[in-house]
Amino acid sequence: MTLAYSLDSHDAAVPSQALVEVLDRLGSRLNVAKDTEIYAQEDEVEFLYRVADGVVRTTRLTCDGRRQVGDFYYPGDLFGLEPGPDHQFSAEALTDCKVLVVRRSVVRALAGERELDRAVLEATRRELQRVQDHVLLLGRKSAREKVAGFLMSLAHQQHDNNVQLPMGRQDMADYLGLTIETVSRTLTRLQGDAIVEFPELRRFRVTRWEALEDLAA
Amino acid sequence: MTLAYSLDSHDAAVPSQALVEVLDRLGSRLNVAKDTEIYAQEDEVEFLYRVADGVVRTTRLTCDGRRQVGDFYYPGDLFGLEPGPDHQFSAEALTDCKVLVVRRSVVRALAGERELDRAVLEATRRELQRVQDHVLLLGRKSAREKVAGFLMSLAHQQHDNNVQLPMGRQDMADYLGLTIETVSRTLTRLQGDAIVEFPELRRFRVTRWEALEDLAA
DNA sequence: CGGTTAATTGAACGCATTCAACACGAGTGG
DNA sequence: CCACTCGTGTTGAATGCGTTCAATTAACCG
Repeated sequence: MTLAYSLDSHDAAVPSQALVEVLDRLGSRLNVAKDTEIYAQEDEVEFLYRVADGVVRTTRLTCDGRRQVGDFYYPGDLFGLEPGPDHQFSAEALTDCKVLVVRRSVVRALAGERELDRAVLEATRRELQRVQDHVLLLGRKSAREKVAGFLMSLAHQQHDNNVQLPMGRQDMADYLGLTIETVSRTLTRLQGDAIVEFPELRRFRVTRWEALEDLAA
Repeated sequence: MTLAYSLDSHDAAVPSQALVEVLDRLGSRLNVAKDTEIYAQEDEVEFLYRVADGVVRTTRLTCDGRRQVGDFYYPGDLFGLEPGPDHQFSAEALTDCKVLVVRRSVVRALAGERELDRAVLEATRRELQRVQDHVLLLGRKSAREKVAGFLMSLAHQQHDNNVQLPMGRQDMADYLGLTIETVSRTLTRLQGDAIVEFPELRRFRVTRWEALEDLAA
């Protein structure tokens, strides 16, 4: 198959091979400590990143200090793929991280290789899809549905039914467009309804999948 | 400048030349009557579209009937650029429309032309940007701010200060994640505060830009 | 341990929703 | 020209969901 645009292929959240290779071969390995900024909002867009280990979150701050979390990125995910000349989001390490970084100019220098073109577009399109889902979540869902949907998506990507939450409640809240209190209350209520259980603060198990799916809708 | 990826160029909402050309030369001209569906949610992604005249909206329906408007597309805008194999949104003509359509396979056949590769990526990235802004709007803004922001963006793209609203209140509501009543009330309040005025139902003038900007924040 | 941060819980408030009534305009037919 | 209707927008009153502010508890780490 020799598609120039991957208008037909749609796999999981793993970037396609060509870009991964470039990052692996030409990228720098970066160790980033928890809560350290990787790039800042308003920074010039200069690099491409891939999570090798740990979790990264992107956030956006309004002038009056309200925070919106853009997304969370897990090992294998590309990030920093922003449209503009300047970053709209900042990226921070949620946990201690290993990150692969490559200058965009390097990617550009290799451009024209069909596979690589495809890979950048592919990654961008995947990003678009994630953001579109986020829009639906924010626009038309109740707190209960938002939280349920969030837990669902986590449970899906970790195939184990002993899911760990890498992020704190505040990050969940800022991702879901809620307050930390509402998230907390909603979680306890979901436990009360025996839909999930939290043996630890940052680890949960789904006890009634159907009920959770219904809510996540 | 021989960029393969337009990592550096960032203009307005107009698609870059190569794609426009393909659509103009190889696309079919479609006349679509108001409120007619152009493609449906769940349809296979098969075409690329460009608005020649009129306004198009994309919407998404949850299983239980809640509606989220994805975006509005104006003359010159590309749409139908969705990541998945199936459409997540449906597209409908908001007004009577003229739309240019081209099969993606045609675009694919022409792929490899550097300019065209660039154009598809460019368009996708622009789309991403729009959606990201939408996320911030939905996640962290009050009704007043949402409506103000929406009016602002309309006023910006029509350089006249006699802006026309192509969409009804319900569409605004579903775009902003509000109810029609809240939109209506908010509009009257904005008028009461002498920030905008509505000589007609679907036409407004900004009377106090600073105040509107403050709100849109 | 104490000290600190993160998470939970409670009570009161407020913004947006809900449900219902009303206004307005456009189109139709008497 | 008016009466009628239908769609769309506005307005009102009551409700409720999520927020806010404050206090408490739980987890973490020296």
